[in-house]
Amino acid sequence: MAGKSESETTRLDDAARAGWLYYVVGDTQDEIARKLGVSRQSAQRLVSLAVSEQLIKFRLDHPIARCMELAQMIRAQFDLRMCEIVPSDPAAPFSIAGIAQAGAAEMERVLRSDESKIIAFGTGRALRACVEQLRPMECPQHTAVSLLGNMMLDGSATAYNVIIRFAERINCRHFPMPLPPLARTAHERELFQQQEPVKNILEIAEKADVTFVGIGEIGEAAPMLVDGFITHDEIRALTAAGAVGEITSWVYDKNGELIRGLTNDRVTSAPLHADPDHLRCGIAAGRQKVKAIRAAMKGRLINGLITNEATAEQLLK
Amino acid sequence: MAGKSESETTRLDDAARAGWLYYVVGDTQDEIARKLGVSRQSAQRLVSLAVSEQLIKFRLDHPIARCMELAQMIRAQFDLRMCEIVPSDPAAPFSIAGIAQAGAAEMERVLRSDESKIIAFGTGRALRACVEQLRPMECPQHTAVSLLGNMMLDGSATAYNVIIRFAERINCRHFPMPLPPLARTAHERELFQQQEPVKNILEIAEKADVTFVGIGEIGEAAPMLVDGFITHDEIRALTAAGAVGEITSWVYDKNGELIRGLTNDRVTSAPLHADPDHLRCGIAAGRQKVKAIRAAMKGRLINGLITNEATAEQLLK
DNA sequence: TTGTATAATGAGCAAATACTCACCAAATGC
DNA sequence: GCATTTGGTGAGTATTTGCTCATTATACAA
Repeated sequence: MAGKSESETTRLDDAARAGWLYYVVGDTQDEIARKLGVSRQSAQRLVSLAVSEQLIKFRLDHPIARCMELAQMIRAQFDLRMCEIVPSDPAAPFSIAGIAQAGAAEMERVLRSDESKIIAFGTGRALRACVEQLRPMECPQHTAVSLLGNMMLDGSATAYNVIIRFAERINCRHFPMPLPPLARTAHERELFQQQEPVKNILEIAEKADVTFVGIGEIGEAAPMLVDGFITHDEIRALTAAGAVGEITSWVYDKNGELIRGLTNDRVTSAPLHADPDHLRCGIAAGRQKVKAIRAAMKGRLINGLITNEATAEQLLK
Repeated sequence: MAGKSESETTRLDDAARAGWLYYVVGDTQDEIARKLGVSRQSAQRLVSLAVSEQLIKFRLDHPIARCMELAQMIRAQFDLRMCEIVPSDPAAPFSIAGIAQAGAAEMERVLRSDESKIIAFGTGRALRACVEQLRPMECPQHTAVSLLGNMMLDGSATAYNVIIRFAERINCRHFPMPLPPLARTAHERELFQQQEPVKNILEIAEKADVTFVGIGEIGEAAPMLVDGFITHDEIRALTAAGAVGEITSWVYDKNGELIRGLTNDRVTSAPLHADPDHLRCGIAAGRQKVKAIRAAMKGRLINGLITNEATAEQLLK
């Protein structure tokens, strides 16, 4: 096992080297092969490994006119603090490709501050992808806190572990929340929230300087349903009550107002604010999320947005 | 003017889009051409424009990133054929840990050649550690030759027997030098060097395709002193004469020029060259060796270097 | 308008890259 | 200890990319 991990790391080292030579230096794979003393095919494999293992990251650093324009319009219409639009792939206009790089760039902007910041996180696929794109940096001055529990009801950890990965990357103090996002009953929620550590975490979350959240739609493909936190029946009840979206498990209607009762009675996540002084950045894209995103902006549940071109076009309709 | 800048920006926009599709999405240039409605050649031009205009940034996200950067800088500054930097252990930044693996990898790169090569060796702790890391391989096509004697003055063998161990590992013809590295007098050196076998070995060393040497500092902890080849008085005389380092017992000053007289009059080792066509790779690390390494590069006594991150940082200061 | 300079284009080809397959070696499991 | 799986390798080949060159479009001055 030591041997395996040893050979594994040197292989990744070589891949990193190859990736560096290929993309940064601009060598051909033949040259890389010679420099590394391997066959050309192996050099090719190393380069492609560097890409597939994300040892090499690509980032677009150019304001594309159409995207800027859309961002400007959305920022004005929904009175946002920030709005970032990434180009869409014409073949798959609603895919979340590219969002991750933009999200990471925004996070790095915050992290670069020397002042100590409290950064709060929701969860979800998009957010996780952003964190994967972060460049490792030493930021012990900051604190990361989770807005919602990362446990399944059986105590196992959830799939999209955003906060721990984030803290690992930047090496900061972090507070994951050791709860399921939904309690079984309103009463159980009270019990959870009376635990000292949980109270402490919620207090920290309250003071967050910046918040990054994913946005979930409500429907047959809702993340909450897919991840097994709620049932089909509950989705139907929520839909009937006018629910269109969800942020950190708090379900809201088309005006961004929280649904009263139903699953919201059991949500253990930190409360949502509409505090205009701090950035609450939603990160989401997709045709089926348009309503949820628009509602979140209307209700000022978020005051910042990172999405893509195609989603942005829909939001303005 | 406005028109020009207008068309210019849309061209760069397209380039950004193309670069994004190519690197982030992973499309082929044919697909990009279709999506953007241009010819394949134009798509290619847009992608290459995105790279040359730095619209797309590449970043290596791996612990060795810093090492590659340092290697690049050292290679440029000292005009080296190769430079390999291994990560430092933050707990012991100047330890030679890791150097051995890198050195072995470099040696294996040479050994993998099918052509018959003559490989020359100095001696020392770092070099010995490298050889220990070599994986056994059958390389009867190569020849190993020692650049300096491996005898104590009393005829016993020295501690760091690099060449025999090397030859054992790869099973090749080898020529250790049955002499002490320093004769007692200049006259004795002449006598040694007139011996037929010694002459032969020196001739082979002269033709070496690749050379690996350790680098010794001059001072109270100098390897030559510790190993008992020279005295404290001689070290003091050398230091007074400006000596900062030593390669295969040849002592040189801060510009990498050999010290005239003193111990150099009695050195039996093969002469040092500054031949740019063959790799002469120095393998060394440590705070106390920084001056010696830098001088060796300045004087082109070596044109390749394997060291570690912390030492590399110092070399650039 | 016309000539001229500049830049963009597409075709064709050479080079570089990616993929598949058959094979081998080390690790894993029975 | 032996079969099996896994992961890596080189050869061969298909695909993709980059380059050159002749041609065409565009801008601008006379």
